[in-house]
Amino acid sequence: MARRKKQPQSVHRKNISQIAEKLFMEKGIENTSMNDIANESGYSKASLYVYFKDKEELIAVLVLESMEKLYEYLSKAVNMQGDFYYRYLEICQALFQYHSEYPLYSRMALMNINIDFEGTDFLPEEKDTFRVGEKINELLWRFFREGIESGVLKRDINMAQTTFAMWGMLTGVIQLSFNKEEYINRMIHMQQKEFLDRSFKLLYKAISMEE
Amino acid sequence: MARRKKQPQSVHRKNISQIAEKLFMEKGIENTSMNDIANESGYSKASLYVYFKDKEELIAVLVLESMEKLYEYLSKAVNMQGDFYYRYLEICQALFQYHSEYPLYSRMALMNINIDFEGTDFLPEEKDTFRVGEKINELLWRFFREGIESGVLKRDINMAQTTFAMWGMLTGVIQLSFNKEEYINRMIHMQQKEFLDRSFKLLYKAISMEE
Amino acid sequence: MARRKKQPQSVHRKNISQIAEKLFMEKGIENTSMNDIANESGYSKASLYVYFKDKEELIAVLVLESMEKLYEYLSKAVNMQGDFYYRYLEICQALFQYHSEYPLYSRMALMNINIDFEGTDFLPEEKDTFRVGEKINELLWRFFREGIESGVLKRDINMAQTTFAMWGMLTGVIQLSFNKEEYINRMIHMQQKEFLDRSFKLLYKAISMEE
Amino acid sequence: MARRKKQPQSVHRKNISQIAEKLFMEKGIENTSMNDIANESGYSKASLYVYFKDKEELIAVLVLESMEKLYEYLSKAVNMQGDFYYRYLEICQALFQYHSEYPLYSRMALMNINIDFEGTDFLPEEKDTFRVGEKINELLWRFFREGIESGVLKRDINMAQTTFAMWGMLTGVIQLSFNKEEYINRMIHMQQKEFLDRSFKLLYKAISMEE
DNA sequence: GATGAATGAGGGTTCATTCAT
DNA sequence: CATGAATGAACCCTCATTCAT
Repeated sequence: MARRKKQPQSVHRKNISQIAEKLFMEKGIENTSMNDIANESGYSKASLYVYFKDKEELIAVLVLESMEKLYEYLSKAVNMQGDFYYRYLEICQALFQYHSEYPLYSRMALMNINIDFEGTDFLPEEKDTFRVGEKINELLWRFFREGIESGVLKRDINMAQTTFAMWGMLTGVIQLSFNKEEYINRMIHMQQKEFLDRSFKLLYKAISMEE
Repeated sequence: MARRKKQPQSVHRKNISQIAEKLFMEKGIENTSMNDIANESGYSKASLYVYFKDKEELIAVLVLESMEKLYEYLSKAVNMQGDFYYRYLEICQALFQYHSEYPLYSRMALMNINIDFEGTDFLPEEKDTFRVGEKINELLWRFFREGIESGVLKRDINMAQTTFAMWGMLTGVIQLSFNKEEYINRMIHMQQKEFLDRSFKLLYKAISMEE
Repeated sequence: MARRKKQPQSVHRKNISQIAEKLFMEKGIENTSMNDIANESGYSKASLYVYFKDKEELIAVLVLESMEKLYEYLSKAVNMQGDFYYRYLEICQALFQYHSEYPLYSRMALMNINIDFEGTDFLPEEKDTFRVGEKINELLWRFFREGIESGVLKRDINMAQTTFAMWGMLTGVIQLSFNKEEYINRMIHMQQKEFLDRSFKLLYKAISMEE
Repeated sequence: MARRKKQPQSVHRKNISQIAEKLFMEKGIENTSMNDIANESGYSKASLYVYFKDKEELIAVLVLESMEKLYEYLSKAVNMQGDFYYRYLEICQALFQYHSEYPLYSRMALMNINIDFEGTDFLPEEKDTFRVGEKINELLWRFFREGIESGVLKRDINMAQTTFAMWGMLTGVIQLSFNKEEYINRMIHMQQKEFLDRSFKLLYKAISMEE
């Protein structure tokens, strides 16, 4: 009879990181102990350290995963069929989806997008996160260039700067819409979705040719 | 000779909260222990608890202070002499100054801006923070209304929604400019200041009448 | 105009000890801090230490006071008009009253009743407590002697031993009746009072001549 | 050679609880810190919390153990060969032995004997303690019923009430004999043992038929 | 490879007490 | 005399991490 093949490392890492993610979402990263993760995942506390160097690495992996998802979402949006404006809105939606699915890491991921990793004290996952960040950059870059070349966007914009600024602004308004959802309902009399749609449109005016 | 005046409570609170702020900046709030604050400030750990109910209150005080500064900055900007656009840029500068001086609390303060404080379990400082947040809201509201009424801004904008969206976007781009300062230098070949100035201008186009 | 006479020490001690007693009753001795006593009494924390050497002395005073009350109750009972049995029951009632009024100290007082105070490390109050204890002893002693001489009690009892044994037993059953009041209601279907009356009578049979 | 068997949990719990017991005896429960227990037991403070949820559980375990011992002693006494009186004295001895071995918990155990444990916030050990208390109740109940039915005890006694009263009285006199051992020697000229024997006999007269 | 067992280091908080004024 | 101010010492408890097996 064939010996049952032991699960490879990667399966255990996946098992653990999924549980960790669940717990991080529920209770926050700081308030989730390795103990909690061990209990919930069925692995022993010591085993966690077999598969992950430490808690930090576990987090880094989750951040990386979220980053990869973000790339996937954005990539899909950019490559969609449709005119520029349509795809712009799809990109906004992608960002929105990312923030709703990974509220915890959005901040960390975005911070790590472009770390200067000369240093030696970076986890491999952190470097990978950076690389994915770069890919995202390029993606958006290309998108905006296309906008200019096709005459939809103003000619005079500095592409790199605009891309980055848009990124910051979109991220900011989306985050705000999550943090203050209730306030928006009460004071602006809008659902989060409507608020964001209008905000996305507002921002589009800043870059488009149309008056 | 006059008897040496005892330092009033408030002086000690100031001493302590300043040290706390310094440490929070350096190591993060979670990683700064009351022990650290005691050692650094020269007060005994027990004394800390004479002047602050607990760590939470200490933080709340710092957040409140930062909020009050923000209000001060914005108020000054709004009430400046100059045309609408000039004052808009001043507001952006005010936000920038706030973020550079209170990077830690910017997030917390902004989160607490509009908490629904029916609950009874809020520290006085938290309620005050909320109130200052409301005052800031009104301030910006009035500013934008003025812009519309004077014909500088588009007539069709929803004021509340626009105010809020602008707020989120400005905050987002400023935060990004701090988190990725070095990246901006390297990849966009700009100083943070220049990057932000351009971003502020970019955003202005979204709301102004001019083409 | 006459200068207002300062209150003498004893008044302050009384003020403080009364508040302390109240708090001790409400929250237990261990859970009442000197801070609590200061706040509630209107004296400053430091002033507490002007009037009492330390928390221990404050407790000792309360214990002494309770002891003196007990002596008063017992003395009244013993000196009442009525036959021996009647006065026996009065003594039991006195003990009961004491336990209901001073549940906290009953234990401490009773423990200190006969400390061997050769030692030098006793508070004056503790020595006084001892002395009152001795007076109580004599009181009961005399009572039982009277019972024997009047032919109501068995002749063969060792007076000292019986007195002491009675003391322990009465104390025990009374304490039990307080600790397990609810249980007595539920399982024995009696009110505390009835339970104790019957117990007092039961015990009386052990010493009386009657069959 | 056999692999050395790891010590099972229970051994560590035993080690720790024994040290704790020793320290509790010496310095009192409140005055014994987890630190003390750690130092004395050779375990690290953190390890204590591996084996016991918290200090409360440690205490509850000790109380339960003492209760179980008490049940064991009483059970043995009740089931002894011999007439009723003889077994009565054995029961008294059992109580005495219990108090000498577990002076600290006697009070706590006895308090918990009949808690109304509808509540959900009881430790398993506390519930168990309750259950053992119930078993003790039944044991004594049966013993007294036997006494009545065999004509040794008065017919007119209320069994439940008498059992409980006896319990309180015996406990009271035994506790007194420990607290005041020296005083008894000096003033009554008796050893503790003799004092108790006489007291047990005295109490017996209260319930027996004999004149 | 997997883990039960163990822990050092530190967390926030409280308290009885002292002392300069 | 009275006290505001200050604190050392302790408290219970938690956590990420290690290591022998």
